[in-house]
Amino acid sequence: MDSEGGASIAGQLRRDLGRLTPNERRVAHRLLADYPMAGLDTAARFGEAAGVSAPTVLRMIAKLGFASYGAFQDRLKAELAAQRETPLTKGGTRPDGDPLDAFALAAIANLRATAENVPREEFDATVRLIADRRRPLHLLGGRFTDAIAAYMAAHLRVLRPQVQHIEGQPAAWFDRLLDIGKQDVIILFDIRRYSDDLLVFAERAARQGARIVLVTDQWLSPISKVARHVLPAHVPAPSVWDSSAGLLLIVEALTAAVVAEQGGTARDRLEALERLRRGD
Amino acid sequence: MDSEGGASIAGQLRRDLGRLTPNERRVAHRLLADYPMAGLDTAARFGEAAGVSAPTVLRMIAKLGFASYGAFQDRLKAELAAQRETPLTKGGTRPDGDPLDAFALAAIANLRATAENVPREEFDATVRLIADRRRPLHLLGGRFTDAIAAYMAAHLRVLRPQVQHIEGQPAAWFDRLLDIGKQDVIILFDIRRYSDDLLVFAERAARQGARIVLVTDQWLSPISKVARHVLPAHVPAPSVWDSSAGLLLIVEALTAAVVAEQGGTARDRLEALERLRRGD
DNA sequence: TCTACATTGTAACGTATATTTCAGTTCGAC
DNA sequence: GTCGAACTGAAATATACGTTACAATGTAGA
Repeated sequence: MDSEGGASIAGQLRRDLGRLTPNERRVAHRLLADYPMAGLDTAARFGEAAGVSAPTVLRMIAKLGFASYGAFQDRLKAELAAQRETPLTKGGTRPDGDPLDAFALAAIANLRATAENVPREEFDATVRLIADRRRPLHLLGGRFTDAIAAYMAAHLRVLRPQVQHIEGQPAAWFDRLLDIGKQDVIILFDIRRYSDDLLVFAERAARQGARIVLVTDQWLSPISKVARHVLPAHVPAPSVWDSSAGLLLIVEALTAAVVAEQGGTARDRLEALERLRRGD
Repeated sequence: MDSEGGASIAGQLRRDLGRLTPNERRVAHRLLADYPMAGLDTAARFGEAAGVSAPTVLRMIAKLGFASYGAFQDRLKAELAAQRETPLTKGGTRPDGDPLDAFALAAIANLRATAENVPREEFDATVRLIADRRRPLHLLGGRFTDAIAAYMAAHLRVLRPQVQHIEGQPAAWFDRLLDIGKQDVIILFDIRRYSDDLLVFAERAARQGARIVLVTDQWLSPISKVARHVLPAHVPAPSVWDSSAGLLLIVEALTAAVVAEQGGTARDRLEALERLRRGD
């Protein structure tokens, strides 16, 4: 990682230790001993922990080349964030085995992370919204995720009336806004390389009072700012594209939960549909 | 870790999400999406990132039971420090009964079984077929799986020309047969409650010499009898419907493998597309 | 011992930040 | 529709913090 003084603050610290005054060195040692947490405290408390005054801490930071204590802390946080990034299976160093296995492992990790991070309140609230048959339902997705929206729509149409998958050109979407009001529920799918068109649509729909449910990735589409409910999935995959497995998990779990919520009604509907299909 | 909302702030957040007002919930989502780094910023910047004002952040923090924003940040730092000491290895799951967890576990089992059971020769042969740009490609699925076909088509269209997703009424499918010959590749998706229409279409296409790739379930659609390559996925799920996660895994792994197979060509195409989209 | 310089903490300062107040707005219930 | 309650952000306020100036102390070399 920082075997030689360089990239990280810790490395630079070890390298520049000689240029520091005795008390500044105590600060450096304190930071290295409790890295990087000690540096996230206030300058005064950091100093106290090292047994020196705040100005000594500031002088040490300045010698490292930081313009301010804040800049120093920002850098520490950035290092922390980079380290936390994908603790498992990160950075193209795969002893490249089978692509299917590699993808399966990534997808499994995504499903785990998704199941863990979806807030149950949001999930349950969404189920109730979908199960409420009086509310018209509209589904829509981005360039790739629109297929997931179609998948969900196909299933929900079996469970309840008034399920619309909004298709076609973005310009045509807005025709739908005419009839969208407070009662309507819009389920949107939007992951990385977030769609501007979707955002505009969501904003207008929100202004008209529609309830917006957003299924997005772990970094949250900007649509989250106007969404009533947000369901985040994890999507990283060993590919040029993200994986939609987490989105699919949310969709399938939602539909299963809606069936459970509706109980006998849904099953009656399913059976009726079966009879219709068979033609008797 | 936080199998049940409690110990960590993240868990408490997910549990108390219901008590929060809409904008407070945005704050919570932002924190969960970028946990815990988002909370280490100043309240104002944290709020800005979530699209709300600083007071809303403070109110949310107060509802969590913290006396001040500083106390909240101290707690986050403490969690970070604790996590750093014990790298990973956590296995806590939610008390079962949670539909998302149940579905995730089933889907994970399906992915494992799928990765294990897909014959590598079939997978590799399919990759080569798709990567061959001279061969026109047609994709088609059943009532629910057609969305998976659309998903795959959307990705493949980026990688190569001549990718057709066959849509619309089954009667209209057969128009396509006019121009289908030995060069054409047809990728079909068909799982339980196998589609008669799809079978008929596959048989006619096979008679005209088209190469048929079938993505199906572990029990194999009857189309397997006329298919050149068969890729079986495991689909059982705790729901009235099967899960398509295994199909999605195959699709995503295939597209990733095609990109790898095509090498620089595919990446050039991707970059060219990016430029076109940006308009420069 | 004296002087020049480096080192360090105290205290004062100004700014950035958390916190509170309050008025405008939205939303749901009747 | 009308009313009341809940929600939210702008602005005002208080506080904590980083930062700076300066005096006290220590240190090295004549």
